[in-house]
Amino acid sequence: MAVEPLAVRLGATKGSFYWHFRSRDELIAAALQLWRQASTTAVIERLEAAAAPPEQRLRQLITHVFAPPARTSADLALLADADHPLVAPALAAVTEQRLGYITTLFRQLGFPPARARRRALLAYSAYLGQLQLLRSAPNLLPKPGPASSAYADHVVAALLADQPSTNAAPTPRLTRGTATA
Amino acid sequence: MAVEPLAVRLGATKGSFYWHFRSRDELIAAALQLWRQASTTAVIERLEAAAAPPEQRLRQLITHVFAPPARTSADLALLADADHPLVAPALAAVTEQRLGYITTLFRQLGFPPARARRRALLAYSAYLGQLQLLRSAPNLLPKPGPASSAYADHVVAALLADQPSTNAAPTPRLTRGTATA
DNA sequence: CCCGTTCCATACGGTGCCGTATGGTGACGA
DNA sequence: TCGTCACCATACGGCACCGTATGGAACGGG
Repeated sequence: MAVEPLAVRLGATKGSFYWHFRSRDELIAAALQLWRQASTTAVIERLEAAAAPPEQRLRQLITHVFAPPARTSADLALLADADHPLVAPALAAVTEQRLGYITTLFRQLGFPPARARRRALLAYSAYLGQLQLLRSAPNLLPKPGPASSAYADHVVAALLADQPSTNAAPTPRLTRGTATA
Repeated sequence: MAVEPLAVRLGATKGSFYWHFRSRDELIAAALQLWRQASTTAVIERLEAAAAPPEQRLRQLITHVFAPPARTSADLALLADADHPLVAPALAAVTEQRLGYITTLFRQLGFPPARARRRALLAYSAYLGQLQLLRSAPNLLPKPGPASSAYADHVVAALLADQPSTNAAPTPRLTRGTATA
């Protein structure tokens, strides 16, 4: 975000901007804090306020993300500048916060810590990837409607599945003859 | 990628650069084509050359990505600039190519088209998200070693699971009383 | 009525990058 | 030996942006 274009978009000039903020970085820092509050803390608090069972909370989170109207452009913009010295710590903080929350949800569902963690990681990875697809190839995603709902259903099913065969056959490593198919 | 910094990193100057390339965009276009070839076409061809069953190919793809040594910085850089007029089409092309290939793998595993597509979408989303985490919060990912392998196993299990209850109970929509837990 | 404070605009210097113009150097064949 | 050509450097103009300096306009209180 550059301040000169921002100023003209607001019908103002740099002069006025630099009266409200000492520097561009100060604006960025303020915006980052706002973003963290609105996009993470507030969401978690809202989910916690509703006294729903953890599975339903997870479903809400997932379907909310994988069904159409995604207003998550901020996440995308920040992921794109993940290396910026001001963005990096903020991004790390919300990632940790979100991952932590998802992990506790899975723990409340009865998964032991390590497994809950793995599931949370996969779930959040899927969310991040969905964001990228939304921007770089939206036409490849299911269109809003029944296809989109079916996809969301598939995602929650895959993430919440009991996965009985997890340590039944510990993954044939690279060069082996054939697989279970 | 800027050409002046690039030139100094090569111990050269802009003058010589503009002798080899007509413009900066020409370099970018060439790099994009190279990237697509090396990161997508070549990978698919290599997987197809080995006469392995589709499940094993999928496992190789997944474990290759979700186990440590990921040399995928190019993907990340391009995802970050997904809106660039030259990057966008290239990104869309490889996304379509990769998604298409993963979909055919799931089809070869016996999934009907719509389901294969959904699974491919989830798998590729997970990959993209993994990339983002690798950059923005690598310390939250399982460290290279047994934890990382366990995570990779979990991912392949989740993505390849038979998921018997897919259309058994079609997802309780938002405000319902309780869930199956 | 005048002064200070708030808020905004204009104007300027500085920086990093793009792309071009132009000159220089070495190799190589006529 | 001399041109020619591939290859590279220097130098310049231009642009977009950052940040500062400075000058108002509006307004309220002494």
